[in-house]
Amino acid sequence: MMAMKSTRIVKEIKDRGFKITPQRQLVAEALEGNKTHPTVEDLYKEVAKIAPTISVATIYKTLNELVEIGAIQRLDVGDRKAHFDPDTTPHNHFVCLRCGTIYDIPETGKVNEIPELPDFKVLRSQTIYYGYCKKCKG
Amino acid sequence: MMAMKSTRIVKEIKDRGFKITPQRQLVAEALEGNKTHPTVEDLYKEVAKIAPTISVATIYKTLNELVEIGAIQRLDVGDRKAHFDPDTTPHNHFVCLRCGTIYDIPETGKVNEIPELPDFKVLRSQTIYYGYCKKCKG
DNA sequence: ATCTCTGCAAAAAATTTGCACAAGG
DNA sequence: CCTTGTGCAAATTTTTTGCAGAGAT
Repeated sequence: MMAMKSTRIVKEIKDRGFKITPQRQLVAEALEGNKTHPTVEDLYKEVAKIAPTISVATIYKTLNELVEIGAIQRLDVGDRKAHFDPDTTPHNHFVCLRCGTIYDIPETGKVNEIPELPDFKVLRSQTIYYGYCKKCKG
Repeated sequence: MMAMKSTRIVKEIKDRGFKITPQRQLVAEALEGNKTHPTVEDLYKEVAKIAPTISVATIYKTLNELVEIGAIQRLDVGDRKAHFDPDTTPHNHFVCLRCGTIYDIPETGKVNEIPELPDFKVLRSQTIYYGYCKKCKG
C-alpha cells in the first residue's frame, strides 16, 4: 500500500466515482501544482520512476479521464503533442518558438473576456501567445 | 500545361523563390479564400480530384513551406489534426465541440490586443473559443 | 548539367483499442 | 463473483524522411 496523499485532482476522481488506484494516484500527484505543462511522455517518465511497470496506455487513459471530468485541461500549442495543465482557472499561455517552453500568463481581464457571439454558446476560451522568451530573445 | 491562376498565395511562393509547380499551384488554389480550415486529408482529397497521382507527402511538404513563408497559418484546435487557414490577418476561431466545425470570429480589438509582457517578445497571438454552434446548441 | 521538386514507400511519432488477467469491493 | 482498471501488444492515425527519378532552367 502506498501513501495516499489527497490532492485536489484525487478528490475530483473520487467525486466522479472513479477508483483511486496507485496509477491514478501517481498521475494525479505528478500533475498537481505542476507548472511545466508536461506531455504524455514527460508524465510517463515521471511516474515510471516510482511505478516502473506502468504502461503508456494507462497514462493516456487516465489523462483522457481527467480531461473529461474537467480536473485538468489539454493544451495544444502546435508541436503536435498534447500538453496537460492542472490549472483549469482562466489564464493564458506563452509558447517560446525557440525553446518550446510554455509559460503561464495571468489573465488580463480584457483578453479573457468572452465576447457575445450571437450564433454560438461559448463555454471557454484559450489564448496562446507565440514569440521568444527571456532566455531565447537575446 | 494548366491554367495558372495567380492567387495571393502563388505570388508569395514566387516571391520566396520557390517554383510554381502544378502541385503547389493546386494546393494554393485549394486554400485561397478557403474558410473551412481544412486538414491535410481534406486538401489531399480536394487536390487529388484534379491531380490523382499527387502524394500526401507533397501536400505535407507544400503546406509546411507555406506556413514557413507565412503565406498561410497552421491551426491546432485540439483534435490532433493540423488545420490550415489562408487568412493570416488577426482574427480568432470558434470550435464547435459537437460537430467540430471551425468558424472565423472577427477580432474584437480587445481580445487581439497583445499585452506588454516584460520577459517576452510576443510575435503573435491566437484565441480559440470552444462551445456549441447554432446548428448544435439546440 | 544542375538544381529543385515529386512520388513512393518506409519510418517515426502520437494515440487508441482489444483483450486477458489482476485487484478490490 | 462482478465490476473496474491495468498492462501488453497490436492497430490506427498523423506526420516526416530518404531516395531515385522527373522536370525545368
